[in-house]
Amino acid sequence: MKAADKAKHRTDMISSALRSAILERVLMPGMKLPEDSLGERFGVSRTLIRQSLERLAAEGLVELRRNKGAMVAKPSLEEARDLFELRTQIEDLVISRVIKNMSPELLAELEAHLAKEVEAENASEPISIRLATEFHILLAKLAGSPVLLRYVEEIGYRCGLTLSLYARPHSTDCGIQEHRQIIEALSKGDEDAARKLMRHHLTAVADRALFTTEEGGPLLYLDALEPYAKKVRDGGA
Amino acid sequence: MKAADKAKHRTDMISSALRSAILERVLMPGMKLPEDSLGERFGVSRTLIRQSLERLAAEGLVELRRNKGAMVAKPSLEEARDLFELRTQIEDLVISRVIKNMSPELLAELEAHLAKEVEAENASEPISIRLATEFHILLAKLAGSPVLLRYVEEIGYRCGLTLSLYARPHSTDCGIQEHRQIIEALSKGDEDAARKLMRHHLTAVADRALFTTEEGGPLLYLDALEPYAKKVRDGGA
DNA sequence: GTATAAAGGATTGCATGCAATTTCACCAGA
DNA sequence: TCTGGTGAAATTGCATGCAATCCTTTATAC
Repeated sequence: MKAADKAKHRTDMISSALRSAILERVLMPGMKLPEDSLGERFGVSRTLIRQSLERLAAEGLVELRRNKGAMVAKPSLEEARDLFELRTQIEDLVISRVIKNMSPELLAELEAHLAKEVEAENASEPISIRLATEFHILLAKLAGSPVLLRYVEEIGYRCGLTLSLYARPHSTDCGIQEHRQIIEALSKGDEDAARKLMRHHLTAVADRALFTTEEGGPLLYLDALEPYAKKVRDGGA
Repeated sequence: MKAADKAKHRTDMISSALRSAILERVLMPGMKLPEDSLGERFGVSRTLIRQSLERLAAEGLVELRRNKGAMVAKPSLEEARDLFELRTQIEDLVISRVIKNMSPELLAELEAHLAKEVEAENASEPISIRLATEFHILLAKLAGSPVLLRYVEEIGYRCGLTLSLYARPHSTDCGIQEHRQIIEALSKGDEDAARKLMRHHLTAVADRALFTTEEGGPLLYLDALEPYAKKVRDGGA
């Protein structure tokens, strides 16, 4: 058997592409996601699209209503609050585990990511939202618990989606600075400080997001998906 | 539109049936789960079976290896430890939320469940494992956070599966007594006590499960599934 | 002009078919 | 007997087709 059994497959690629598109606000909350059109764009049949949608639905990024098809999830403010509260508590667990595992290699990984964030600081806003989310996910990876990682991923993605609904622009600007401080506390092994910083960081993000920018109805601009779909069709990641 | 839009559908029923079968040790870890045979038994096509298996795989109860089909998951001891550790921490969150929401109605629900556990005390062991798991899930329901509920469900199920692999018989006997104490502490609003009891309860369960009863190879006794499949075919829950 | 009804189109739910991959059994050769 | 390889059977991966459901538009009645 070939060494690379970890070959990601089409369903994974499609899920990832859709997830990125959602988190980068290319697909806005409420947008319909018809199986046919998506399949056509990605160059696969409805079967695979359906699988991907189901996966995203399990993550809470997509809502799946029986006989009515899928749409990008539109979390209510209440759900959003619940999510952010849970997030602070879950990430507490991450912090204490990362501190236990701390090592120079881990530190290097964290700083490398921070560098990416800095680099993209002036890129488009959606991309920096995604990178900010991925900082938290990287942290969770370093915690060494696969299940915990999954939960942080899910919550992080959903919070990202929520931000795209309720947050005003520039909500992530100071995020980078806060990330830097967290890394510093971690490197010193100061669990309390890291925890406090993380709490502060998350509540800050949440609080910045408390305006209801009521949006338009469910639209269907799948055209914006094209670059994401192309990558998949060409076999990219 | 009919009032009951909550009509559970076949995929849900099949997933539930398989989940119960796994938790009740009817399907043992390592057993193969071929789509065809399952479809035949449940009276549906591979499509729905596949969906169900994928769902269970997302929950960690089933392992899905590419081109090689599904089998009941066989968590390693290491994963098991991780799971139990996470569980205590997650259930801490549940406790503090339940305390906030405490009310006579909630208390009644908890005691009703406890009564069921007592009643089934002398029933078959797998069923009491399932009931014990469901106690924790009920608690999580009362915590009022859908996401937290999902996590407790998943972790609970997976721990149940783990117990079926590593635990020796009678590992749940004193569980009921401990559940009773937890309810008591909750009713008094004593968060610390409840938390300690829960911790103690969970670590006790985990510690009882530290023997490696190495198992046989992957077998295929799908016949034992028959009663579960029949329920689904007849439209039961 | 509003409201209700019916028809047509669009979209999902599920089963089935075919190609690709894996598994197993069997057999040759050392 | 053990190793290695070859072919057939079993099983999954994916696409497609048909029926059922839902949505929209048009037509009809009041």
